[in-house]
Amino acid sequence: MDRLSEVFAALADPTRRAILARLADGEATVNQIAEPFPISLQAVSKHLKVLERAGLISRGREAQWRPCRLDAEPLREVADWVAGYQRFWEQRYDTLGEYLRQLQQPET
Amino acid sequence: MDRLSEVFAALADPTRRAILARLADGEATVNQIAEPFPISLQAVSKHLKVLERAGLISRGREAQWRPCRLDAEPLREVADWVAGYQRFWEQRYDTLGEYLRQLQQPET
DNA sequence: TGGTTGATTAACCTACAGGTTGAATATGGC
DNA sequence: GCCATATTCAACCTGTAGGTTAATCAACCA
Repeated sequence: MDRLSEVFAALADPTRRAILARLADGEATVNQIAEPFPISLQAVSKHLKVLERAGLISRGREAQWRPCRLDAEPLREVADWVAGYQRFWEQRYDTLGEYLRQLQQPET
Repeated sequence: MDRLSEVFAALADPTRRAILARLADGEATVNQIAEPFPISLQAVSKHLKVLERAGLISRGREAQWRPCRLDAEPLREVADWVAGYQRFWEQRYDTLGEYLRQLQQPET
């Protein structure tokens, strides 16, 4: 799977996005990360592996703890990708098509 | 599935992102969209359904054609979401943590 | 050395994603 | 009315995602 697809797939899960939000406040161990979620520690561990493979987090090794930290570089790639479509949601440009469409709409 | 997850999942496929790129150049019919891909027309039809459910495209009805057009609003939501992490890949801010980390590193 | 805590691995289950082929559903042309 | 074209629907297959429980690995503590 290509890199961007892997990143998007990693982000396509609310639990994983919540983990990233948690890590935005600073490093955390697996137990700390898992605490607010109603799923097993093992399931969280799997989510972390997905995030790690996507390059979104990296993990240290401190005694028996594995502190996780956010790695935002892939998010920059997402931002770059989506920026290529920015003109489609910013209405400031006027195309002929837009003009004609407005003509067709009687003042609603 | 929540909206943002659905959008990310839709984007987590290179074929679907290529379809969006195609539609950025203007409307297209299903056959026109499917033409460059080595998969069946039905598979493309499924991809279009995924994109439509995510709100990324909308479809008209013109005789027996179903012209697809890009609908970028969900991409704006993606941009908004990822913007919340912008500070993590832009090095311009200096947090205390950054400062301490720099102190710990002898000039490498 | 043996128990406790933190985290991963393994085996398993269910659901769904993405592809296929074949049939069905519009719509326009003759 | 009939045929061709455009598209979707239905049934099926295979792989993988996300969850579970049980077992294992690693590091500290007493």
